[in-house]
Amino acid sequence: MDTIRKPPTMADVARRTGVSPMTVSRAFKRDSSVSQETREAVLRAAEELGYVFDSTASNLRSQRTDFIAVTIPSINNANFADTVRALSDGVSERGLQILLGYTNYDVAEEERLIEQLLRRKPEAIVVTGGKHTPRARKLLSNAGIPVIETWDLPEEPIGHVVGFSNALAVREMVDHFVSVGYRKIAFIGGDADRDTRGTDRRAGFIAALVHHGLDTSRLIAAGPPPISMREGADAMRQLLERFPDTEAVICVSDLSAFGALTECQRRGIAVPDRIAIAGFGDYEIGAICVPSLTTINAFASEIGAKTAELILDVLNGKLDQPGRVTIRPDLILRQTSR
Amino acid sequence: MDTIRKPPTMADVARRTGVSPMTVSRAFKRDSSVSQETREAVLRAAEELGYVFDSTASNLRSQRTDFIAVTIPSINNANFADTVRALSDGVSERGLQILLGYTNYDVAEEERLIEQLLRRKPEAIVVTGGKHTPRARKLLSNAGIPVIETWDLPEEPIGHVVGFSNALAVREMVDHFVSVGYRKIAFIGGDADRDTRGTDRRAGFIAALVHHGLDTSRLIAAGPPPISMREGADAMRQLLERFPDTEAVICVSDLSAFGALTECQRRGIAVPDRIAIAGFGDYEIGAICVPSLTTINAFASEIGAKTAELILDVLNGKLDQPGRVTIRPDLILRQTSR
DNA sequence: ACTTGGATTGATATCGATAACATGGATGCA
DNA sequence: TGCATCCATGTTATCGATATCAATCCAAGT
Repeated sequence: MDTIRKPPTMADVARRTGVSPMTVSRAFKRDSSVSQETREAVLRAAEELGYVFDSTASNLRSQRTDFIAVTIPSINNANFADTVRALSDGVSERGLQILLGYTNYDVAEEERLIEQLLRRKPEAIVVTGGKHTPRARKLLSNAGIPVIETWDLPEEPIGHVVGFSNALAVREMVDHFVSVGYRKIAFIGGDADRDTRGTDRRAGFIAALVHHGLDTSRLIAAGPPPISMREGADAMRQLLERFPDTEAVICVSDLSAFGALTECQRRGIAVPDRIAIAGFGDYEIGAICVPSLTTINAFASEIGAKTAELILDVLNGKLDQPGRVTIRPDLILRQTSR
Repeated sequence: MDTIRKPPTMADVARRTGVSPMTVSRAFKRDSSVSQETREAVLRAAEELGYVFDSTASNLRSQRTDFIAVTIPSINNANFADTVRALSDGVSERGLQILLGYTNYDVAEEERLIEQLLRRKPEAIVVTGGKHTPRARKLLSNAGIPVIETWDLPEEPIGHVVGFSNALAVREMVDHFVSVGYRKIAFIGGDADRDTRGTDRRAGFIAALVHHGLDTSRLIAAGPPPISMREGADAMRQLLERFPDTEAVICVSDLSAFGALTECQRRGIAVPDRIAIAGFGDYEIGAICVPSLTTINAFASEIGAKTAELILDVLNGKLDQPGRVTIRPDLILRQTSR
């Protein structure tokens, strides 16, 4: 009797309960009109049969998947993870599920990923950043679903935006550093053509220095992203060799800033007395390391939460204009700077 | 002329190309038999029409979704992120996509999540850990797809396993600590009933101490998971108050170990001279912090890679027995211990 | 010339839930 | 009592790609 029997369908559940398949379908929905006892009978029969709702059929017929597609540069980044978690929590109460993909900081890869994700017919798509290939832009524009660009303030948004100006945020940090007396200020970041947010931050750094009439040559490129702790340490080593009189350094993220800090510790260089360090992103490590890290809070979770709100509003028809949520990053001054 | 026209289907592409829908379908597959020129014509027409392949229909008819469902406790954990990334990379070459959900270290939440994921009809499901609710076990057993439990060695596996013994790994660390002369050894971890891997690690810790005839009372519970840096620092504070003569402490993860280390630094307690510290998981931070962290490498990426291999083998019919891949964690001895 | 076989393409039915419309019975109100 | 409503449920057709079977054509082998 080891016949491979096909898994039960709604029709099977309907037969067992003595109702129509349509009633079974309704019983599995939240707010549809089925009597309490019918619903319980249906669910009991389903449980007894081991029935598992088949959303592939539901998706096709109802033209809804309850997916929210999301692209992030890296799955290993705590900032983006925070955003995704808040986004996921925000939309899950409406039964929406995150379909996540990572681009590895590569716009060509992003294009492929976006195409893949759109085939799954998500209800909306959230992308990290505002720089895309022309084809990716076209795919997003024509997708017929809400598009939300995050972690950036694109000049020509495709649809909605929940983000902040990376350049401006760093600029404010430079302004602060200058105001407390630092003059020889360096920047540690990745290659120009990969990490677009990192590039924006560097642009803000340079613009600020120019504005203050300071030397803009202290730029250390730490290679292709992700720029993490190891790269930060390596970059600090380079910085100390090439510009030993540097007074302060701003890093593209807290991770690289922490790496830079450890390099100073290994070399017995006093932070912040000999050199000040600032990071970006307010990662957990920055608050707890010794000395604690001056940084910029970009409100990663809030980006996710606001994006979720925006998506729900759009899907509820409460918003027909492109939404624009601007986050205002905060300077967090701690022990690695005066 | 602002009529809302429905998005084009394969039938539209077929009409435009002058072939049958079936041929269009074939043109969109990798290895199906279509002539080169037909395929190009089809793809050109599709591009001109802005056609986007609709996988909801494909999923239903072909009974394949190309999803691999994955549950992890937290999306913000670098270890699990490493596993997921390696898994994703491993299966993506076969066109398989990860459908990710997180359980927040809660088996009831895991049950809900597993049910949600199974409705999407994945080709296989990967779960983190070997402890589940009875209903979750039943759902997984009856799903009719490969089930892979990871990051653990369950006594009664549901299907396949790619993992290691958390207890044994910590036991080896204790053995090492005893061999170099530590006697008063403490453990910092989470609450017993949430983080099952953390609980296993603590069990291994206690078993090892018992084996060596040492005091097992130095246990600090840092609250519900995730146990991160802040919790590690708080726990170290408690430990120093309650057991000031402790010689060494093993933490449930590198993050809590780093937090504990920073607490020592803030208090001017010498590590490792006054107290030794060990972590778990070989996170990036452990290799780069000063002093660097003694830890256990659980090979998170390898778990993902092996899981991917196993899934591909099963889906290719190359494996009909339940697979059992045992990872052997490595002790990594660094500066926070002698 | 005839068979065989591979390559390419087409016709038809189908995957399983549900949108849209229809129906019967109960309830409310004048 | 009569008519409008609402609630619970049923009927039918359908979402869009593709599994399956069938047909055509051309080259190769005998």
